[in-house]
Amino acid sequence: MQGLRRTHSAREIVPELIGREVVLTGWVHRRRDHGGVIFVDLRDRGEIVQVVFKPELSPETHARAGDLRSEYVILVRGEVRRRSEDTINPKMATGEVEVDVLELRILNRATPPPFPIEDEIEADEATRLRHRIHDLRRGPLQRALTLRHNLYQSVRRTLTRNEFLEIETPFLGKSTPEGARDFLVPSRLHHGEFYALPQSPQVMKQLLMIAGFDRYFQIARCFRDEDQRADRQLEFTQIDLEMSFTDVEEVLGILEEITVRGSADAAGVELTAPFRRLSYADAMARYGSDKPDTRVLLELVDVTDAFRESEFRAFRANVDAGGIVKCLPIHDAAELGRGAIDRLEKFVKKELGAKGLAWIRVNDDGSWQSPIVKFFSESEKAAIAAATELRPGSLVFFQADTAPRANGILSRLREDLGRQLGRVEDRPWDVLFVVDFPLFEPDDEGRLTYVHQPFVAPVEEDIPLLDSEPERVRGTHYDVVLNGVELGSGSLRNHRSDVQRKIFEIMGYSKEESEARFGFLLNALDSGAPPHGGFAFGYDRWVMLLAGLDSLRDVIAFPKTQRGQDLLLDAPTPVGPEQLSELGITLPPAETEP
RNA sequence: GGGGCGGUAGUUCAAUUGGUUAGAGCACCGGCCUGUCACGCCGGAAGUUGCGGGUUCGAGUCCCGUCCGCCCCGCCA
Repeated sequence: MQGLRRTHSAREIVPELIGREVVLTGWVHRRRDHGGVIFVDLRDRGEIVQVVFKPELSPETHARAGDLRSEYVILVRGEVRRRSEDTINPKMATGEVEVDVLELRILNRATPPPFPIEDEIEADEATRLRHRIHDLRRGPLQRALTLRHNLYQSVRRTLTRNEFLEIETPFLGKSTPEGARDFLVPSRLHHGEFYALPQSPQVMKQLLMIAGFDRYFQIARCFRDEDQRADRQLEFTQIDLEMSFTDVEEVLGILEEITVRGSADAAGVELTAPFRRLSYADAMARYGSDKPDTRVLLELVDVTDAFRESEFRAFRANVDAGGIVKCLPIHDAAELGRGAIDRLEKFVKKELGAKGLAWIRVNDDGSWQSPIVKFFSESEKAAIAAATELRPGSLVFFQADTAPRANGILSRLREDLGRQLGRVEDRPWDVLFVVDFPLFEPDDEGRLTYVHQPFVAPVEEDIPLLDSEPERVRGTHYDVVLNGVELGSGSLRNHRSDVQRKIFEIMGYSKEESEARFGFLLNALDSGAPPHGGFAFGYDRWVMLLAGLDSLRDVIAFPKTQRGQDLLLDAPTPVGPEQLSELGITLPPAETEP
């Protein structure tokens, strides 16, 4: 590029520059060779400007323009000109002007792209991931990553203004048995020992609070070795934040400020603070989910009490076993015919593990149609009718199961059917806090375990209950939910080691186990820990929602497939015996086919 | 770990009940073309039908196994 530097980017080629000489660099987006005049769309950071090669301006340059191919990297020097009226392209941002090229330099040639570099393509995802470079040249990814950048800047501005310090914490940390599966990194200096990549900087940031940093944040990479989904990657980014001498209200205020400003700065999305608050109990009762999209208008109704003495064995046995009976009433549901109901039943049984899908339909004449209602007493019928406000045209789906499963199944039906039937409020954004979570819940074996993570502080007046009725203790935990997606969560943390020890004890850890796993934290708490709290905010999901996308892979530059592979790098890969022996690792002999 | 959908040319797709030489659009290559903007016209090349095995006179098609991509459950905050 000797001697010539670009003077403008494509998006800067505006009518005000007409008559000026400019130097542009970029990629050949498309070439239209008319034998005489040659048009080239020059692309540069997602913006396109037309450059024109005319034989009469420079025969030599024109001749070489004939060699150009898609994705060649070029530099052109030329004059910005107004297009004639009849050749203005209203579909292009720069469509009023073009550049008459005087000089062309081919900076690099390029192999043909595997798919067109356009906004709308049909390439399948594996092809896109294998050719990620080309995919990243496309408008949607250029825009998503630009949004992502703008959001980083907004968050940093907001937090800096609020006197938060950005501090990095280690990637090479300590494995702990809680939560997700760790990614392990073998130690060369200590054979047989492993670092763990952080699932989040949770404990490190608490140590920073104890060290007196008062307000910390980090846009942190986190690693969790679990199966992936459209909205879950092995590595992902969190806005991680912690503050000392604070309370829930202050933390939620910061959370609102970041969310509102970030959404506005990066995507022009207007959210209004303060956010609505919903208790965990209400969320579960009405929506069957702790991350409801409340734009969906359907709500669940609990009818457990109606079946405590029921003759209907399927429901009664479930209630006797501590389960619940809950239902999803849908009024004016004529369009859901018998076929649709059968498909739903198949779906919930097969995909969601439901035992069945009982239902009642109210005919136009007020009579009931249902596979189960013949087992109901008159008082049970009356109770259901009252609780669900049945009327002609109503359809009610039932689940009798454990509370988590009944809620899970009905909540999925609620969202699916709500959308399908258009029972959705007409507003693009739904943001809320879910608060008043319990600190503990029983696990599959009936033992108490933490609901979120083991460092959440109990609500202060519930501390005495830790000894008597731990399952009734409320946590200081809160979630932010945006459009039915859990974006972030936080809490106040235990700053008293006695409370923290008690919580470990309730979770069934012996003193020795607590010391071995978290001795460093307990000691730190004893060294003068201030009251503190904060949150962690799922950055990739936030970008995804603001960009209107439904896969994290579309907001991460180099994402992994569902099986955890990077198709561009071809990672992971085996490593050689020298590397392994240096780490003191011996692999089992390769399993041979029988 | 489980359920579902998919894998044919660089790419997106087609190929009758198992039947001749596996086709088409776009991309690519060559030629023509001075106002296009998904330029146009003419011509051409392009295939381990994901991989391995089986059934069959004959397999893209049927069977078994396996790998890969996506969605979901489990798992995960």
